[in-house]
Amino acid sequence: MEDVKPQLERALAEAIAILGVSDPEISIQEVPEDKPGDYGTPVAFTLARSLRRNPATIAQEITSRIELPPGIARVETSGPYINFVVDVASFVASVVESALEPSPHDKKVVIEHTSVNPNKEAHVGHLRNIVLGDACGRILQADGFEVEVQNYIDDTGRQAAESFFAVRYFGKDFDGAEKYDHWLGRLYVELQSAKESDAETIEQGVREVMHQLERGELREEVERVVHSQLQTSYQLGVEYDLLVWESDVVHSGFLKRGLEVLEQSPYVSHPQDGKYAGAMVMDVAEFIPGLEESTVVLVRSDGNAMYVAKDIGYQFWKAGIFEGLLYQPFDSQPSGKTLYTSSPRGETHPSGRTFAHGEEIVNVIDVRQSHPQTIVRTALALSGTEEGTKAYQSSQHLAYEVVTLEGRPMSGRKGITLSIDEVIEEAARRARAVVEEKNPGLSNIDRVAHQVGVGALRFGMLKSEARRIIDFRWEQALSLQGDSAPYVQYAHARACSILRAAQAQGLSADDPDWSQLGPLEVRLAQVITRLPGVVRTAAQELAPHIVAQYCLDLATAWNAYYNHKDAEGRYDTQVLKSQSGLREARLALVEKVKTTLATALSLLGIESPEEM
RNA sequence: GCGCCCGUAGCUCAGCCGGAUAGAGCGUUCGCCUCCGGAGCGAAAGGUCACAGGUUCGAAUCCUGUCGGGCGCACCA
Repeated sequence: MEDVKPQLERALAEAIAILGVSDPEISIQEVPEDKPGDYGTPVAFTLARSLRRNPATIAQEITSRIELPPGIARVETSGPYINFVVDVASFVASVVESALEPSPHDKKVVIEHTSVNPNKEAHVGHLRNIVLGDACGRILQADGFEVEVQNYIDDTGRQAAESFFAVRYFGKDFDGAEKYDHWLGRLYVELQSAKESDAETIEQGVREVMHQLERGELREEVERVVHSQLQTSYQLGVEYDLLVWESDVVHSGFLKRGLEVLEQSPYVSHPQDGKYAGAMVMDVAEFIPGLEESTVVLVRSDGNAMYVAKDIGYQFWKAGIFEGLLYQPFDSQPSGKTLYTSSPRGETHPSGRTFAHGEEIVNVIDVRQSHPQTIVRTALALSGTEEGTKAYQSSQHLAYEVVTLEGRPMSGRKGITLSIDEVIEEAARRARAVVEEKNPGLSNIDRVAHQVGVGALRFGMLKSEARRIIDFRWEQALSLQGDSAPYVQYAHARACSILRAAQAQGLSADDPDWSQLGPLEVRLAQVITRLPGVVRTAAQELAPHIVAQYCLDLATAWNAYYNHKDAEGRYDTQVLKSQSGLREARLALVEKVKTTLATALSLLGIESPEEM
């Protein structure tokens, strides 16, 4: 049996057609707790206008004419609302037997996230980026897209140069006492204060290092930081398909070719005199109205390209308009999946793989970069070329708000940060303390503590909308109860526990008698069956928080079911104590709850331990 | 100044392509383990959905304006 909602829509549409209205907008919603029925619609309201009749009468009429689809027991009106009552047995059975099958789009999405400057350890601001990007990738995949995750390495930037210069300046050698990225980050911060007394020497030195970086001479050092930073991602359960190095992007000629495309645009020019003499500029006034200064510099008068210009080349490549990068394996990730990297010494199709060529492009970048992001996209559009239009249409910026620390903005420069590594460690430590208390005998306690701690962290970053500022506070971020991952994980573990007990007693979900189920099971099944719609919406809107909220809904519904009592105050949903037939049906439902919780959590990159 | 985002319970947030008495968590108060996991459940208290207009049978949701708050407006990224 297919989903009830589309079936109800169709049946309603047919009944409404008899009344002389074609193609009405019909919304089917779950009926509130204390109202009759399971699914309902306010469609009679909408019809009242065009039919110029009382909505309640219309509802009556539709109700009397409608042909009920299979699985619907009856229909009734509640004033102007039309409510349907599902047939308990067939409804729950169909929900239990349904599978979350993505409708394949046959479409590739290239999603870029993480992109931490390779000069320091990642902090909790980056945590949001990493987790958000990772969750979007998982959700898009679940919705049927082919997903390629890219991590951009800005190896020619000033920040990297400063860190590597700091090593020389202070005459340090890495002794392995701490993580390499942390060590480098500390020197970076120290260099900032050293600038106060020795600005000129430092500036000159940093420039030298920048040139070295551009020539690719410090590749090994940069790779060392990247490897170090990747350990953090792996701890979070995050992996990538490809690292793209800025130096490779430049050396592959993408910058030059991007500029060539833009040259064709009437909005791009080379002023001979005035403020922008000698530069290559673009006028975006027509596309971004209201700007005080609508001239954007693409190439400086000294001949150096702006970031915007480089990014344009990069975006073209992502869309598959340019080719020319070479690739090679970079790391074997925890799952066993090979991580590739762009490289001057690679091949075009390592192991037969093709990178980029995204039909959709998602850039996970914080909201403060919205303006430059808009300019990049606008440039693509006003190039007036087919390629530019394609790249413009296929790319979108997932702008998320920043993470503050106890109400204050983070600053890498000033060293006001909190590293992800530190937070993960503390999260696991706290989780471990609780597990030890609640479940002393647990064998793989460290692993479970990590799953719970990291789960709590990730969930905290994902449960509210991306455009919301998150103020990081330990108590909230690592909360193990309430609106949290551990709450959901606990609900999952509880279901597992029942299934384990059933197995120990030699019980299985075979031969269920669905007809013995009642409204309590229907309510739970209704929540279970929402998942496919949740995934679709979350994918369309790039909004993992929708999935997070769903996890909470399902865990809450399951916990409420589990704890339900009858009028005399006795538990009336105990699976294993139910009579035969009912017991098997409930076992099957619990099994479905378990897998649905685990699936939903996995879309957020959160693991579901069987015991905790 | 211009642009974008936000304003829902004491605090942190869902709900926002219009629909049934506005929902959670934290905190406060009261109940629930002779019962498959109490990291749980039930209940109470707590709301001019910033404000003012408008559209509509119906507005937290859409439109306009106002007031608060955040961010952005470089030959940086």
